[in-house]
Amino acid sequence: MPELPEVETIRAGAATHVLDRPIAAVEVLRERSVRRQGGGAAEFTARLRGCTLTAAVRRGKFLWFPLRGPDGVAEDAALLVHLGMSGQLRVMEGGSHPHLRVRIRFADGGQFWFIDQRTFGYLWVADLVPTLDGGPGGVGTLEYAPAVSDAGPLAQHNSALEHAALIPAPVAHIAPDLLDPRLAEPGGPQRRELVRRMRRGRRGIKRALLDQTLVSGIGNIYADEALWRSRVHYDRRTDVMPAAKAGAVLQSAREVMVDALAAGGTSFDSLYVHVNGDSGYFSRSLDVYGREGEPCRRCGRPIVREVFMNRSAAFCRNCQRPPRR
DNA sequence: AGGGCAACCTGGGGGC
DNA sequence: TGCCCCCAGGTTGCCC
Repeated sequence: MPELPEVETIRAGAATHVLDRPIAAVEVLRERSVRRQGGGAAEFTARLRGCTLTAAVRRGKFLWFPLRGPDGVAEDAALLVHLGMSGQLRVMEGGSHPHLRVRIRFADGGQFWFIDQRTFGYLWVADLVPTLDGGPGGVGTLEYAPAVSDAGPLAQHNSALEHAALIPAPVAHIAPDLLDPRLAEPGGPQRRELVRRMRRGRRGIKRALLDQTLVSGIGNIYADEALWRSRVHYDRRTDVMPAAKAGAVLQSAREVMVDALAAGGTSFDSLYVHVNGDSGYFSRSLDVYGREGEPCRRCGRPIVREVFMNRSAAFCRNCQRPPRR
């Protein structure tokens, strides 16, 4: 289910519930859910046992928890989570679930669950490395910290930046996201550099928005929502688009995600880090996604849906004029 | 180099 | 009721 706002909601919830609780045992109920771990479930469980999670950090749709070892020394590793299409993290006391894939048992008796119906998501104890992505400005190492969100309740805690210079190696190719404080400012230098990179190369705007190496966290829903808000058709080429227009799309993307985050932040309780996918903030107001045939909230024309990049694109043909082919 | 696309999975829902 | 096809919010890796 998750795009950036959902993952950030989960990050914030997890940060208040699973940190500094020693891990007593780990059960991998579906090997595929740790498929990226070289040594499989055996290595995954062995590396977690006795550790504590010291922080909850996010970049785009990736979430990770730096580890402290049984000896109290920080490991150069983190529990990395990607939720894929259907992953959930929940803080539980017990019980079971048909799609429970990994169960982490804390020494205090509590449990931390990874639930994933479609198993596109995964857990991975991955090494932390200095960030090398340079990013806009291209200065290089350490310029970009992982996205310690500016929206979560533990932002201040995290933004001690104890972990900011490190990022899981598998995430190193993922760009910062629009909640990253450096990218949050509409006219800021990082934002302008992002626009420049967006407009490099011949491709449509939606393809650029979904390119996680350009800017991360935007998925199919929020891409469509951002394009509707800024009245841009999904296939408009970025290279011939005015920079201000590309910047406006980015700003819309940030705003729609911030709105969703505001809605999502209110709906989890102490038991569930993530509510059920069909309740709570899932019902946030969307303007185009899933509204095929319903009237555009601006002009009243029906929202249409087309297949693009092997997925659906929802838009208003009147407000978002397609480019001439 | 960069775009296009199948593959990876497990359902749920609609049509017949 | 059963069956079949389409749909689903992501990423990777291979082919061109």
